[in-house]
Amino acid sequence: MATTSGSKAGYHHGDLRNALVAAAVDLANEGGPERVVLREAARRVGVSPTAAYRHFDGQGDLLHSVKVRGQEALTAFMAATVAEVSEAGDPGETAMRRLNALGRGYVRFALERPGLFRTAFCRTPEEPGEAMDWAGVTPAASEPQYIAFNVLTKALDDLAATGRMPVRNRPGAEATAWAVAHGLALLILDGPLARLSVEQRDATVEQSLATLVAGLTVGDDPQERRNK
Amino acid sequence: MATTSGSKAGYHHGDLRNALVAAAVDLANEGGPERVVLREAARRVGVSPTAAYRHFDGQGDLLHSVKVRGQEALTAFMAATVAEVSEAGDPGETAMRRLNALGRGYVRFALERPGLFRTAFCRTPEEPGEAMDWAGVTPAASEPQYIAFNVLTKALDDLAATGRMPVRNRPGAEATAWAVAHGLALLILDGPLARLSVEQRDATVEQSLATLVAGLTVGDDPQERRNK
DNA sequence: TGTACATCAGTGAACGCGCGTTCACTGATGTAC
DNA sequence: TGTACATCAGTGAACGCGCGTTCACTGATGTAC
Repeated sequence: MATTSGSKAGYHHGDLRNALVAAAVDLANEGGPERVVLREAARRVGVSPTAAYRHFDGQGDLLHSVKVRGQEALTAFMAATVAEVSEAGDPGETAMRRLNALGRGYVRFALERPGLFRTAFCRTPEEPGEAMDWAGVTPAASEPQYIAFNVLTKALDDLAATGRMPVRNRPGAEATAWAVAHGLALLILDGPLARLSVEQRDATVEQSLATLVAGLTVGDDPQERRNK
Repeated sequence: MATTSGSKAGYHHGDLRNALVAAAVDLANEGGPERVVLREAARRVGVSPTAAYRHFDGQGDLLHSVKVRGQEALTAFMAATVAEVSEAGDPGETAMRRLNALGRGYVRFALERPGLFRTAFCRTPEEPGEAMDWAGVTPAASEPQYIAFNVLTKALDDLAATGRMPVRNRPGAEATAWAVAHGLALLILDGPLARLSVEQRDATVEQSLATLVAGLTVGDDPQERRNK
């Protein structure tokens, strides 16, 4: 296990596993999950297909690795997007902006890397749902969506803490926010929103996210907010 | 073209095209778009693969037919769901209930017929997006989602007409509503919501739809409503 | 009413393809002594 | 420091599979006369 990454020998690759995953991620980017083909990944790395079986159980295992990478990439992208949000004077305002930025980042990732995005949410038979529980249970840190989940949770918590969102709206808010972003992304990618112009598309995203935030913060009581 | 459907001869099938589509729809129901295999459809109908080429350009054409059928089935399901909604005293209340019912119907269809639902929204290379334009352009009646679109539009129009939804929220509201339902369906099917218990799942759907309606009707002015 | 014939809707064998996976193998690596 | 040897990480050929599609064909249908 002392094989350091980066060293390239002739016969022994040195970091074949990572190289294969990287090639497979490229494939996913090019054509989604169905393009993640073990033989092609090996071909690109310049290695026989058999070699891949030293590092993966098979094609399904490789695909799963790509899926995890995709989820991590989405997560990182969202984290970066939300980090760019400037602090507003009002913490409640900041929380709203953050939530908005998360949604925009989600959709933007999907549009910029559609193949990888689809792969991140592709069906893989083995795992009938490696998911998180909304009912107050924190997901394990090993979950790929861990960071994204935490950032989202934080933004919603802030929204509640500042009084912008009534506490009764808090539970399950993650699901709603996620659903809006996910739905937008897929409708634009493969659905009835595919033909919108860029302007219409952006406006639609903005408007949907605004409606989401409005729905979550409805019942917002300025009086109560002042008391926080 | 005088071949009436239903008549079954030995050599000449009589209604092979429909039979093949029906078999292919079954396949989609069983395993989604990637299970829609021309040879298997022919096998199930009891016909040689070659025969299919009398009625379809090829596998892609068959898949497209299944996709259209899936969209029609979803549409019909939603229409049926919304038709069950009892008239409330207040027309605004009725409109809200209808909108809710549409969302619930959408998700329920996806959960009951996941394979067909996925096929209805699967990528097919030939058509880079046979979509509808939200910017006031009515989709052609030939569009498969025609009815669903109209029912949704109607519910939203009613919501605006009764003063429940501020007029400024009206444009693009279809996209938001569709995105929430679509996102919920797919997150439950393939995403982080897959592991929820049935109770949690139903509660999540209800809550998300409630948030949607709240977001759309925010700024609702009872005074103005009374004037309508 | 009967017959010739064009047309239609199917058959069956075969093709090439690329896939995932397995087999027996071999070259490189590193450790024990 | 040198050597024997187990182990590791790759090779290359081959397998079976099911797919979409094409080919030359043939049986059934219906229409013209």
